[in-house]
Amino acid sequence: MKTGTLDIKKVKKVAFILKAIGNPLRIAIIDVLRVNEELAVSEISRQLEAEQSLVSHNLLNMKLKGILDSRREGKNIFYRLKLKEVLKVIECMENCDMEDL
Amino acid sequence: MKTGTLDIKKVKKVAFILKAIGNPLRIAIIDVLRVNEELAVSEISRQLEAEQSLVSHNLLNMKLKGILDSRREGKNIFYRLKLKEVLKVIECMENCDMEDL
DNA sequence: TGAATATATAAACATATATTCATATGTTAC
DNA sequence: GTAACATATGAATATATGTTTATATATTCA
Repeated sequence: MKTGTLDIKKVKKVAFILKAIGNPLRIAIIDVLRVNEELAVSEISRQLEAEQSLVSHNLLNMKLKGILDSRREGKNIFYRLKLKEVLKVIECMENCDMEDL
Repeated sequence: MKTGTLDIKKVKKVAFILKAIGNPLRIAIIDVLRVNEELAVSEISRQLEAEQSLVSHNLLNMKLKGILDSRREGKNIFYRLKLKEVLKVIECMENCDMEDL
């Protein structure tokens, strides 16, 4: 594959990130971390009413990709947004009118 | 699943669109359509050095989702960006420093 | 009509992703 | 030490996605 104005590395990087956050639960996680700065897994799980394990999988997934960061404090592990740009991305998309499929 | 500040519909919509464009070839397609306004399938295929069929699949995919639009002119079918917001999304992501995986 | 061109479609396949469940690990308090 | 809690991990599974190949459809032009 060739590319146009963006070089191939940038194309891949952009695709990588968008794919990484392109999932309802992960968008919701990012959204609660927009408001709360830092949250424990159990707290995210509780707020989103999603299984602990599922939340954990997705948190680790995004951490691995550099989107989130975490630190332990006692029994809890607190996650926070690392790649703040994803907030802008979500804001960009919030108000566009799509024919709902 | 519950959600935070965004309602569940918006969360799903945002995820839907980001997932839809989160692929290197599709980012590259959007990128050439940023510069060219309107392009035939064969021209996109040629510029990106990607198989006609693969390009066609991805164009139709994005058209179905409301991201692109197309019109026929003789033997050619010209595609164009419909959901311009995706350009902003890509721009948002262009310059963030990710630890490359 | 038939040849040439452009695009779409469908089948087949490999690979990736989302989700659940059960279990392991790490931490605190007793 | 053990109990209780928080989180991670791994297996298993269903489903979705990306890609190729071959073929069908539409259009133009001779």
